[in-house]
Amino acid sequence: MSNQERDSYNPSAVEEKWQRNWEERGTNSLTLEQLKSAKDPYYQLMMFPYPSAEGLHVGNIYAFTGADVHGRFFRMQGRTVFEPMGFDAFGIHSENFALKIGTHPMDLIPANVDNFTRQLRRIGGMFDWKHSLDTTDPSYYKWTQWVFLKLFEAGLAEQKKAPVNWCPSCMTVLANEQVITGACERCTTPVEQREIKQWFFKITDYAQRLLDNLGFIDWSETTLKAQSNWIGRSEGARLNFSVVYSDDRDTGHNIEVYTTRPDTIFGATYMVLSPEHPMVDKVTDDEHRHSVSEYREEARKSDLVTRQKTDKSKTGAFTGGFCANPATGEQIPIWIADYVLMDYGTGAIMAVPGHDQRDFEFATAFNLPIKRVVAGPEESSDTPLSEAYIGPGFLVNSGEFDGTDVSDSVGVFTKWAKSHGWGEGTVNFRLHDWCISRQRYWGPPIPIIHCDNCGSVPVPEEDLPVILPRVEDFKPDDSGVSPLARVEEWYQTTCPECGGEARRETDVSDTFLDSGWYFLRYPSTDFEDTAFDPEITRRWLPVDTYIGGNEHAVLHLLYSRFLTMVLKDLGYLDFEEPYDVFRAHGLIIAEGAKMSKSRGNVIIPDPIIEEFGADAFRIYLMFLGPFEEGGDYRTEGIQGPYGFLHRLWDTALTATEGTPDPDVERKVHQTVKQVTEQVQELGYNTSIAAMMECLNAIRSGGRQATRTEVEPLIAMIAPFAPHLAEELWEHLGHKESIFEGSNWPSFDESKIIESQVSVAVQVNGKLRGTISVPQDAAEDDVIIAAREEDNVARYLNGVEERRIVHVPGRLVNFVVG
RNA sequence: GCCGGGGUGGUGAAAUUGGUAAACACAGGGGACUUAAAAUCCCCCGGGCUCACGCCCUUCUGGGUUCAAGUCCCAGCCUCGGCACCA
Repeated sequence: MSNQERDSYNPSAVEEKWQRNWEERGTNSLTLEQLKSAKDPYYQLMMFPYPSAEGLHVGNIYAFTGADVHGRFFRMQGRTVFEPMGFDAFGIHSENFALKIGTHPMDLIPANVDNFTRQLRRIGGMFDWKHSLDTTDPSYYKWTQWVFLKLFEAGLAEQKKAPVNWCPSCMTVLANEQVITGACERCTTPVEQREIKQWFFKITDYAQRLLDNLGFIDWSETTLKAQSNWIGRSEGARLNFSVVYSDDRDTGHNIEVYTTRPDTIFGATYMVLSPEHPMVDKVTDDEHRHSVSEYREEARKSDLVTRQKTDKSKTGAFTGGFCANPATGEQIPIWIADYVLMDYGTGAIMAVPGHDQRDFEFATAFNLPIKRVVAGPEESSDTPLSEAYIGPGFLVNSGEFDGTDVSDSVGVFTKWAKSHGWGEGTVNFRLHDWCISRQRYWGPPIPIIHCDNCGSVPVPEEDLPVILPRVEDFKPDDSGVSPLARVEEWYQTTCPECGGEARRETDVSDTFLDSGWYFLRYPSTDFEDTAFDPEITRRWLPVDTYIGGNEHAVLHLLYSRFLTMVLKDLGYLDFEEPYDVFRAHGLIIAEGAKMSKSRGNVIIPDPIIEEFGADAFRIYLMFLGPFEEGGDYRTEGIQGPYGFLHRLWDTALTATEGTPDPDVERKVHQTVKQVTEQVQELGYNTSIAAMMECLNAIRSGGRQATRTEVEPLIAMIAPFAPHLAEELWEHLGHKESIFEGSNWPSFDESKIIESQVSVAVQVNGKLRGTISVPQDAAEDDVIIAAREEDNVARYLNGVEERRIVHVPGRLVNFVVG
């Protein structure tokens, strides 16, 4: 017999049958009525895919299956589960690919979506295809534009000329989040700086709240940590230094610095401005004007990759200007250097080379004075410094503050600065405003009309969507403006306010805006007149469980939190965190190595599904390792789960109506308990192992199963292997889908208890034997039995027993001496 | 450099949170069935010593706490992620 013929289990036939049944019966779709009235709604969300031309990859299937198992489990527990799926199809990725193969994205994307849909159906996810969405569909991006208008009206969207990250290869602006150590995350080209007018969302207004709420949302620890690092709150002080002439006269100019260590101000021996700092011209004297402008030019040209290299040696230029250290009254020189960044803090620092390593290196390179103001243990005010000292200690060379412990000196200095009017405590964030405009084609046009008389005017809501026109020449160029700016008949329009000639905004918005609110749309896709229906939104949101990759820990997840907060503040939502629970899944590697085309170890799902079926593939993926940690995919490994399904099939088909064996029944109850507890916590690999063990117990010694033994197992495997479970469930005489009604098995605690338990017996902590005793045996009896065990008795013979440790049901340890 | 996750058989991994290390699988070895192969079923499978009952060693390394440590504490090594001249 061949693999397929050894028994009657034929995965592809079973899977096709049930996929058709689900489709015809609408098993996986909620009606509008259900959405409006579901009593116990459960919103199971997974990060929607970008529909690439290559099709679904194993990583997608892994993530979706993990989420699907969770959703199906809750459904079998009686919840009304909504599990939608859609497509994140706008963006530079699609556009670049379309350019590469010479197809228009408006033709490419629908084909990719069709292919993805076919594959997604094939893996047997419980997706509600009646509530699917595609971000490139005007009926969707109409509301993306609406979200933009809401932020615009609230004053949270503004257009400003800003130095932006420009990728010369993709010829577009990148968000800070898309720049990885100075290079474009997509093509790794070094990013340049350009001054372009851009639309920004003021996410920094929400920085504190975005940080605070991390305290109560139930998210993967790693994701929370990544977000809080990204927001990057630091506490410090802004201090004002007055710019002075060399004869100490005040020039009337001030420069504010940001520092987290105001307590080291007595050690500030010079000041550094960022090369882009607006005060550079004012402080530079004639003698240094030439070298300063040369240095600034160099800094401007140098890309962010080289500029942000930490191991680069320090460069800079003296401006010829001075300012007064407000603590000491002494004159200190003002330098410019590219190690000070314009977009953090105030773009200017007081340099304390004695206690900041970067300043130390700079001072060493340019022979600037290094002054110790903190002495560590066993150090004094004049212990020489061979590097910056940042440890604990007390202040020295700091006038009246000498001797202050540095652990509480920051507050002291902040107060002191404030009382003298030259500084105050402040909080600074690393987070920047969200640049949402893209000078590209493949995105929703930003719904703004520029009018010479009225300025930037929002497109009236009734005129939405602003349709992205089909443009054959959509290739970006180096001009820095969108391809739409070449389409005069599109951008020429009239001002909605004055009716005069006006011009449409030709930038499109960032894809992260599309995905920033999509979870709100899914339950309301039946509605054309609103982005999300208030009643349905109240019932279904926030999302109960969201599952996705940690590569979106800061980008998508932070933006969607921000938009949710804004929509709440504007009265459209009554919650401000979109996802109650977020779990990041792990990554799949193949044969011990990261999957890559060059390694040739990329797993192509379709042939595997064809050979073994979606059910076996799903189980194997979930069996590889802990879902939140990922696993190593090995080609032969699928044999285990595949064989398991075959055995389960045979066992179910040959089951009798007899009474269950008590030992087997106990095992079944134990398994139900374990699987019930673990599946909701995403403990899939161990749940599957438990079910395998249970089936082994049922079949041990070649025995035939009874129906009551195998039926719970069929229900428990259903979230993992839904097709096979349906077929066997039907075989057992059930008329309805296993997913209709609450078919998750229950367990009886009293049937779990073993009558006899195995107890380890140790002597001095070493295992010397095991005994079997009644579960509820008295301690004395257990100890007597332990002592009588042959091997144990040998070790106890002739020695003094000092102590006996008894852990009921686990072990007895004789401590002898 | 800073912040997180992790290091357990040939391999993927378990371990009731301090209580019999290696469950469940893959690969490998042996056997049954078969003319034969495949499939299926049964047995073995961390290392060493022993005819055997058993004994010793073993969870990255080294210390410590404890009757008892893969699990807790200290020091170090390796690895994978994130952030990074962020003042």
